[in-house]
Amino acid sequence: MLDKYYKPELVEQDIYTDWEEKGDFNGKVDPNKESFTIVIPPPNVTGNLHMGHALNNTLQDILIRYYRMQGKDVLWQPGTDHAGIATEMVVERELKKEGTKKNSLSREEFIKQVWKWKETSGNQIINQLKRLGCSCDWKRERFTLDEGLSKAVKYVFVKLFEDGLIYKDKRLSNWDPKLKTTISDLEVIQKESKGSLWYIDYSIEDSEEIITVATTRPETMLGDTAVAVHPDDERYKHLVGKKAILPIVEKKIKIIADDYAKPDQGSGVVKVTPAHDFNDFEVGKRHNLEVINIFNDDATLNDNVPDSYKHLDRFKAREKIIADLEKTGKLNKVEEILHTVPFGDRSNEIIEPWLTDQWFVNAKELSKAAIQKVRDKETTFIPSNWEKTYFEWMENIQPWCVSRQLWWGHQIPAWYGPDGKIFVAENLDEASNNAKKHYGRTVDLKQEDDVLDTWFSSALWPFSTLGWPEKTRELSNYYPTSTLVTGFDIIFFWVARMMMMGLYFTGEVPFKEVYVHALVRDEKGQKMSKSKGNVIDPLVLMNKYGSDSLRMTLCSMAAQGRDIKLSEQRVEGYRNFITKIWNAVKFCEINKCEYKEVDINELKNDFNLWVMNELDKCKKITQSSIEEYKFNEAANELYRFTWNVFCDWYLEFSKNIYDNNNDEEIKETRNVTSYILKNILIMLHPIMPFFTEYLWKEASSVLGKSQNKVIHTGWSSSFVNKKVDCEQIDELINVISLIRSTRSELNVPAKANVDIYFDPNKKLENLFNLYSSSLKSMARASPVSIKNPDENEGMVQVILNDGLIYLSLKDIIDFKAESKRLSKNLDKIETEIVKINKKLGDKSFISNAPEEVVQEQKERLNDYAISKNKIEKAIDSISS
RNA sequence: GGGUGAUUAGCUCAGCUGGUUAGAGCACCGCCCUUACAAGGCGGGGGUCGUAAGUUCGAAUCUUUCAUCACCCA
Repeated sequence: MLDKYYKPELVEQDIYTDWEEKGDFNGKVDPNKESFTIVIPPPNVTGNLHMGHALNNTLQDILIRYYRMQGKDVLWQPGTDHAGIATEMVVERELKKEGTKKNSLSREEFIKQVWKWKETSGNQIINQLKRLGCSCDWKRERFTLDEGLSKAVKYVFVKLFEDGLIYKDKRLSNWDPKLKTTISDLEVIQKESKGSLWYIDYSIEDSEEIITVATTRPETMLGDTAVAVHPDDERYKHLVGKKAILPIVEKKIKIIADDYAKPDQGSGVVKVTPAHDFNDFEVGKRHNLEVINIFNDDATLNDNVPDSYKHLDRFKAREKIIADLEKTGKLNKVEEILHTVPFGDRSNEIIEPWLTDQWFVNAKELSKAAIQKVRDKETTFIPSNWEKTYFEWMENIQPWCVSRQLWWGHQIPAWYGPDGKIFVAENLDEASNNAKKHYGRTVDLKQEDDVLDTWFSSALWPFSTLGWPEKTRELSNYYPTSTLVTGFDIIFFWVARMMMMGLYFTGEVPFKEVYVHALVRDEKGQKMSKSKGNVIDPLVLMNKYGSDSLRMTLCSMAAQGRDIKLSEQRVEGYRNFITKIWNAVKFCEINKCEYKEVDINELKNDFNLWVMNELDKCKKITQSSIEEYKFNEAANELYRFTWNVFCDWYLEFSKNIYDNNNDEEIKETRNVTSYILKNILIMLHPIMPFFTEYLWKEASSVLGKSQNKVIHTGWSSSFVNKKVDCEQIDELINVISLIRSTRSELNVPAKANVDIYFDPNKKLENLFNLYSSSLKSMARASPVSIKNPDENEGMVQVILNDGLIYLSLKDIIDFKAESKRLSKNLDKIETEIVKINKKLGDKSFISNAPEEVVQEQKERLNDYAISKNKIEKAIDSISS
């Protein structure tokens, strides 16, 4: 006998360990079977499970478990990425605690420290994914810095370089002065901030005129090489070509005409700092301006500025500039404004556009095929509107800066000769050979210090994890993968880059479908963030309610195209759902239910036939819902069937069968009940794996001893061959509900038994004959006989669609309540009759609407008219 | 500034290609400790589907306007 409650904390760990140890998650590489593959979007090694991960991986696991049960050769490829910047930050912090600075270590020593950290503290998230129940093939777990994956990275880099798609270039890039590395556009977060717009007066050479420049960053004027006005701006046309005197520096700079200056913004005159602003850089190129870099790598000013400014921090320099301008009367005015300022997503430091040598991938070229394949529907997005986002970004793609000034990562396989010539090769030997050929002698080579962007290696993930560039069995069996499950925020990072790399190197799309799920927000709809303090920790919820409850909650809320607002109450509700099933199993134990394969064609009892039919409907809906990624519909259907059909009705009906002494019926009912219960567990398993697996074993007296775990149990096919007529049971349910609600409205004591009479009616007679015991126990109503027309006293009418029954409430009737009930009913019916009459009186409705619709309305009207008549009579009889 | 999506019961959300009386969970109210289950059972109240117009015999659903909110991009 089961305990009072299911206790997830006592069983989840053991169940998971057993699955993992027995290899239940492992792909079999079986070319004879259809495969289903998902590669996990690799979380950071530094990561901790947050609600987004929980949702993302729950959905993946549902798909994986579902298709595994359908008999496919399933692979869920897990792993983590090395998260260059994040990991270095974490390890630096650790070192700092011990009083060590990164710079005091050599590169080799530091990397050793990082690996040490990874072994001890990294990969927390992997254990958390296991906690969630993820059935990844952990034997195949990969890390982006693994030997094999690193080999793939080198191969790709060399190939792209040879094909002219990777190049080194001196350009402006986003420089993080705290972390001292470049970052990609995607790692820059534009934040709206309060700032000032300073208006600065520049005098003009050989003129009394003054030109006023507006800027949000006065300190960069030390690197200005022009001021720009719009070519059509009448105010300034005459000044174009003259020279302005740059205050403080006292240097003459050109006044140029360029569209970039917007006459209606600020003063209409902008300063041009080609070395420190992306737009100015372009302006500079158009006008051949000098590019003066004024910053060091930590955003202090360098030697290209006047002596009193050297080595100042950029913000100190700003204060000093303002003060100096004020002193000389050059500061015209200041306006407070809101503007967007770029911040690094890791460091939260203001990003500086900075001129450096970096390695770039020609993403524009690679994007062409990646765009086309989505247009051709070789990869489809679900929901499809995300294609737009994908196209939008892909079509405006910029060169991808892939070098990072870090130590942790794939060191770029490029070597420099004594004269700076670059030799790109997969290893030093090859590079040396090439250098020897070039120089005609052996020379010393120095490898590029920079490492590659983490996403460079992640972009290869769908095939590098399968062994590429080797032609492995896994690759041919599982690639292209079936589905990528991801949040929309990562379409650019992931989907786009994997598409580009996948297509270039394998010629095939990396995945056939991309399911884009929602973002999880807090219950007020706000994005969860640590600073807001509104983070709901999935681990806390799992501890409190069990993993299954959390998974079911996320699944039931994962409607397409809508964000999830998570509230703890929902989780509690699904915990209760588990308890409900738990108790249903206990009920089955008490009634000695015993599993047997059920053949619907052999069934004799109507309730059993009916519930089997309901099960079949539920199964079909659940299957198609999962296959169409409508996770919420699957969850809701299973909930509805289990609770509102199986528990609320079928199990209640079955009590009568157990009470009667028909052995054959009892046996059949025991089998059917077990069969349904077992199928419920099977269908729920992908969503709620732990407790279904637990019951599978624990309730073997009910579910039958099976050598298979539920994780490997197939979904039996539906019994389409038998068309079951279950209308009678549906009618019975309807009658019981109506009697119950009538009783309740009339305040009939719950325990009081009520006699039922009815007007002559074959259907009702039949129904009452067959199911009188169900009526008695579930509605506390005993069908007595056909009504004698003279006997009206104490009779309360219950109106059915096509009949009428009377409850005999002689002694207990509450006339007031009854009259209230009747007039309420009458009101409802009358408003409906008015509506329908209006419809049917409309000629255009009659002539335009389809015949069935018109007919339907006529029938409704007829039914209502009859009901109305009956109710009016009843009201009469009460008031008399 | 450009784009996307949302707006349905007190709250969180369903509602597919327009067709009966717009659904669910939670919350709320009433009655029940009925031998699976009070983490429960039975019953009930509650919505002119953001606004204004249009298409249509018929609109929560399609089109447009506006409002509010959210997110993405610049």
